[in-house]
Amino acid sequence: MPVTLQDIATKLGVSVATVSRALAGYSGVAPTTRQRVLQAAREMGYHPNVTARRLQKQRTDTIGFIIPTFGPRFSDPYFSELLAGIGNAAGEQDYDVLVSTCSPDTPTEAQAYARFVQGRRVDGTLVVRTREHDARIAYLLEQQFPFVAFGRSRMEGGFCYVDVDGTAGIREATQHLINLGHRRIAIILPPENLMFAHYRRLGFEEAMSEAGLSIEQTLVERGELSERSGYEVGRAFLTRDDPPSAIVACNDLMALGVISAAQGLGLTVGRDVAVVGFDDVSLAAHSHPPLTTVRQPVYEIGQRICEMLIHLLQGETLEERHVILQPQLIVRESCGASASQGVMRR
Amino acid sequence: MPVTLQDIATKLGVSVATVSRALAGYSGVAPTTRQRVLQAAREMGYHPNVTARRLQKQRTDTIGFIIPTFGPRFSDPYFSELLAGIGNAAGEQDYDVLVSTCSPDTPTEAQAYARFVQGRRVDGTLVVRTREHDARIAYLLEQQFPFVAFGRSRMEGGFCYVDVDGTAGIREATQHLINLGHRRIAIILPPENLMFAHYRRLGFEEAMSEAGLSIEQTLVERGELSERSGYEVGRAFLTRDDPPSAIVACNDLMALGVISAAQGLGLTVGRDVAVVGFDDVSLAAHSHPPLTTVRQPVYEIGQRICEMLIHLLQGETLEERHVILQPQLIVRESCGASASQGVMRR
DNA sequence: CTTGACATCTAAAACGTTTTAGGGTATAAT
DNA sequence: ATTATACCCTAAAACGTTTTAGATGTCAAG
Repeated sequence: MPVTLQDIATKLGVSVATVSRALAGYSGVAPTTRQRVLQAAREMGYHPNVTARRLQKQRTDTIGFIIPTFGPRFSDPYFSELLAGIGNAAGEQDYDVLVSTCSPDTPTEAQAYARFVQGRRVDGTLVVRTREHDARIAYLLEQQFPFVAFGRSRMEGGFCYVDVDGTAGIREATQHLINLGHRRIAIILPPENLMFAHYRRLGFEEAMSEAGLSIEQTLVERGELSERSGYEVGRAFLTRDDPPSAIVACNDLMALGVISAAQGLGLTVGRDVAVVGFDDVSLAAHSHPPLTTVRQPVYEIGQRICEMLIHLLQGETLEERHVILQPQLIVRESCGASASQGVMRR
Repeated sequence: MPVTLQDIATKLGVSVATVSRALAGYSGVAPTTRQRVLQAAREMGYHPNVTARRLQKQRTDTIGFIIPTFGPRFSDPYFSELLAGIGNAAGEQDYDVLVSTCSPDTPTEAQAYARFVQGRRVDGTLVVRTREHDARIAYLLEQQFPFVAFGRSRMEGGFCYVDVDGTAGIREATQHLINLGHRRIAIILPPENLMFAHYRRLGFEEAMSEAGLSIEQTLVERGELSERSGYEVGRAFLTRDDPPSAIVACNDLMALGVISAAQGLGLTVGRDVAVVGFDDVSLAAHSHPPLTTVRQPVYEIGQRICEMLIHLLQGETLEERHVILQPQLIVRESCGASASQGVMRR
């Protein structure tokens, strides 16, 4: 049986209230009493029952994080890095993280959020991989439930978010390919409803149009953000009669799939075809050839959204409700000669 | 303000107890009363306050999962898959999952477990990536706190676990390489204190000795389970004067690193050097060449340990307290010609 | 000696639920 | 008419905290 305040109070012959106040560091407790309480608590191995405390304080000091998973089997290094950032930031401030997993845009997902909100299991929640018309955001806004998103959305009703400037990222990556001499450039976009798909497509369009290049619609495809998907779409591109000389994949997993497809066709990536990704997952630096990609500081974003949410929950006003981070192009070998080495053949 | 039992009771002119019992489906409530309560609850949008319920029931219906992370930035597809299995199994039974992240074998980690146990934040916890002498397990056993492990340990005091027969897995992988004609086989082991490092090493030793091959100690190295680590150790092996013709990496991430190192040296994996991994992460099938590996059903293991823990918590006696699963060798191209195509050159 | 101020402590309520023990009130059996 | 038996319901306690409002006692100032 765990030790309770009552146990300490009885042993010391004081009231529960005094014990509570002594431990909480309140004034109005005699120094000697406080010492006695502290010592007894230590000796008896007292640890507060957080459930009781939560009921009284009417808050849980817990935040929610629902991971969108695709299919039952799911593994994306991206989310484990995000989770690490969230978990560590939460731990810093003595918050717990309640995690749930479910596939996006399903009744199950709606239930998962409702569970958090209605059961008052968490004080606030994170929303990641925002969608253009996002039922989660609509629900949370309607319930006036605190949340911070990773990603923007078309939903009206201002909410706090952190996002990476995907437009700038893809624009820069595409410009880099153009500078290397590429003219026929293909792109593999994320699923249409995802908000970041929109921004990344925009970046591609801007870069192409600035360079006076027209976009061939058959070189614009969508993938499911998985290696498999990148493999399939990449292979389709590369087995055309008029294959592109470069492929922009909107995340690293798909880019790695494209590399695999190219190699499967006997092509040398970086020479016969250029590939760039987005994210800079840790695998990107160690693939062969190493992947040119747009680095997105996922770990830091996890920290950031978590900290923002905690600030919100503590009633502080956020200095920045909308944070847009600039991603960074990391040039490696998958897009051929590094810029300094000049233009590619073909 | 959320609706409480009291609100419903007041509105209906009955007692809180009746409302509670009606909603809980107890007998001893008149059918008409029950209907009235159910309807009022629905109309008023009642949702039980789980914190209050937890305090009363003296259980949280929550399980803990502390993810061992290496360094602040961390991403291992392995853990996200495990988490998906755990999360889904927990969701099935209406359990919550409280997740924390910290680096293994540190005071922070001990604190994280203590936080779960002493604050009674969770009813039980999972322990993954067990170590030979595992402070977490010692602590949980001492506190008599319910837990289920993924992995065995040398700790005394029986506890429930699920593990994969790493010895059989690596033995089979090594035998496969031997059958392909390899004689100089190197291995990259996991960090020494991890329990599965022991079993996998054993499998390697058994296969070599059964084939009458001696193990060259300079071809036995340890890695950190990361791509980077696999890259470095792999490169060291392959740049020797007398390089191995095959390398067994004890997880896929390291195997992918080895492949990258080999390719960086201009070698063709599968022809000049054979590589096998362990795990079968989803990337393995889409690397180039696709990775021969030992498949470990991580998602199912996540489900399994979660279900076992929940059974434990519900006071049921487990039919199987110790589960050893047989992994499966998945032959792909990274170890050269598939077995049917005969022996490798070199 | 009274009054007020201060320091220290405590009883009790509150948080929202579940559960225990028992109170009424019919109806059926004696 | 009494007793027994269901049946339906409720008051109150309990879970372990925090917090409010007030009690008690001490001391100094008037």
